[in-house]
Amino acid sequence: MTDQELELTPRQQTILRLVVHSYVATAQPVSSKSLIGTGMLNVSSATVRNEMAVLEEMGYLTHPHTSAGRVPTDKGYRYFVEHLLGDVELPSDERNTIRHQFHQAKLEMSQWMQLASAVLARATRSAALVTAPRIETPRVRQLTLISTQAHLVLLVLVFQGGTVRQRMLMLREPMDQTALNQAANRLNTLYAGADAHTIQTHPVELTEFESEVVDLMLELMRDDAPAQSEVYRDGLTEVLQEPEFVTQEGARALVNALEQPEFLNSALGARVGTVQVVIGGEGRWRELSACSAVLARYGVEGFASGTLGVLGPTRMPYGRAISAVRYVADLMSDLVSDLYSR
Amino acid sequence: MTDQELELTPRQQTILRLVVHSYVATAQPVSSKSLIGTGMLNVSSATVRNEMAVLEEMGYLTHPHTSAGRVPTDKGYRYFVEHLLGDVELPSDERNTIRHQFHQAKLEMSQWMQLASAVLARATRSAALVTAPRIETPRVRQLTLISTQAHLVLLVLVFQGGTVRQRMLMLREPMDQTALNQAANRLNTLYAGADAHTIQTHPVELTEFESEVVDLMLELMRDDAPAQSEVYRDGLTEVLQEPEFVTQEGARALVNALEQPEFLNSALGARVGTVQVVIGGEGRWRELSACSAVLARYGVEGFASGTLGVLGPTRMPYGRAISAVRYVADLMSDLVSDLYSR
DNA sequence: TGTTGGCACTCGTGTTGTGTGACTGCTAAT
DNA sequence: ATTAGCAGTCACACAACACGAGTGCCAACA
Repeated sequence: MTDQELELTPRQQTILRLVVHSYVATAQPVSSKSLIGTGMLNVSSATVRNEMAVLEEMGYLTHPHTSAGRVPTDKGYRYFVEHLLGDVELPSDERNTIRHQFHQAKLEMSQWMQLASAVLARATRSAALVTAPRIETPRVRQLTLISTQAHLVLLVLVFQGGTVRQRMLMLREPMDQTALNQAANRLNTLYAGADAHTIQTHPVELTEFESEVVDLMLELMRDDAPAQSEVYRDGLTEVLQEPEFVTQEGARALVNALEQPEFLNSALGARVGTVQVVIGGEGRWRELSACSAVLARYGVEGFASGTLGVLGPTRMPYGRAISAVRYVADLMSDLVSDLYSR
Repeated sequence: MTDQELELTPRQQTILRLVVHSYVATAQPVSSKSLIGTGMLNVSSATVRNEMAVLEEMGYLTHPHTSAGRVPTDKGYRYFVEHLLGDVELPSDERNTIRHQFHQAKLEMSQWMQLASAVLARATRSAALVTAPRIETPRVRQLTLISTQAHLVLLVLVFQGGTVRQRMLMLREPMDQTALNQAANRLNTLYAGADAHTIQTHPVELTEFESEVVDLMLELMRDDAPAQSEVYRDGLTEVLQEPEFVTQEGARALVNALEQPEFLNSALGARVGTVQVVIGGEGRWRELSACSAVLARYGVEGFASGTLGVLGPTRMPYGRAISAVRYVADLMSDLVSDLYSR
């Protein structure tokens, strides 16, 4: 790892950085000549060419074809992100704008999620994804049973922290609202503050109806398959304009990744607050080839957390993306902690 | 209108139908020769050419270029849908499969919506959209106030029919749960079964906190901007493969239309149960150029209704699309009526 | 009057050839 | 170690061309 760093001389690092910057900006292969035009290198183009050949040898750059300029490889981007980027932060005026928007919004998770995805998409010109925070071990706060029709009951379950889940329940025999209230009261006193495990390991004498309700409650507490509605997306239109997605395969890959964002799971392993960068679908996420993702978990460690991030071409402005994702994740973490913690 | 019908001789109708069928199937301009190959026409290709020229004259067909076959115009599709399609129905085995899937699903609107979009997308090979049913005049069923933190209150509002809405409320001064219960009880007895108008036109002496809650309730009852989460989508990936969307503009148009589906409003004017066909963005919906939509309102007229439909290229299998949309809309209407009606 | 065979014409598509220019890679001089 | 210079490579743009699918039209025919 450390010897890898030492492999690159300062000049090689400068060249790699310039190539990444230029290619990210223009999507055109970068020639040796154009690099000396930046004034950052006081050597001739021939020297740059030699260095580029070395960098290619080492796997940081490639050639689309013989007479073309250089393009960073995934490994090149990786090195850039790890060693050449430094600690980037969003400009303070942008931070203020974003913070202000969040304070304007209504006190509601879905609003914040939507806002977060919009902000990320605008700030990075990539597609943004935000999943709802999931409570690690949900605890019952309050159960309500509402009769809607003769044989139908609406079950509303509020968790500690304020998440609300609902489900319909079909009755074999009709019950009136007072009977429902009775059952709800009983279950509320029995299970106030309980988690699923507690409920399951403390069997209680229950009527048939009550145990049916408890089954439904447990199901709502498990519920690890987040509904489609719990993922907010934004910026697909914009990122589809990037040149890597004009081809059918490129667009398909992107849309697929966005519709079934399994790669978000790679953020689940990480700590809340740390930003992960997946470049070109390194490792497992093959469907991300030619795409990069910048992800973070947000929320309160051990209590409730969700995932957010951006998805774009490997040719991504990593500095902006990382700082934006970090900032929005921190903001969302604060909101979750304000709302949910006790 | 009727003279328009009479304008087309039976043979011209046959030719138009064959052109539409062939073009829908292959996406290739249809030549006079290929039409006589179907055996549906006992005339020579020259005669077909003459008829095609007439149909083009009348605006039902076009030419991509001189030496190419014919392609239906929007007007041609329109005529096809109105006069040549007849009453189509989904094959009964497919209907059974779909019905079965709906009965398997849990008793929950969001599940049904997701299922409906999935079914529509699979059945039509187009993109499917389903919006949540909106209650026309929501009436309060039950209000619950739950203290989550010192200064934060979760307001859960259940409407008659079983829709649940929630919002956080920030307090100036802390209140404990019993005080909240008191307020909730008072408001529940005051406003049980009331709609927004009744609440607003019957002023009552309220504490500062209570009137703040009422304001929030009214806001939740208005809430005409459906959240992003209330639209279910499916099948984007598949429809993006259609040849009309391989170009960047085509894909962009489709994705735009899908992300901001204002065209769904055109279904709002129609009666529940009738299927609308919008071809090539006729009329207002310019952003739909080269796209067609098949839409229907579902739900219970005058009480609660939503919109569903499919979006695809103008070269769409209208028969399948119309029958699938109609069938799924009827199914969803039944579910809404079972669940929500009283 | 409607239908048909035949033929000229059009025009997109695919192929080939050619020139151009932007790069690189290498070598020899500094 | 650096550099100037030069030969070599290769995508790209452009033009010329042949091919063929398909039409439009006309004259003949039922």
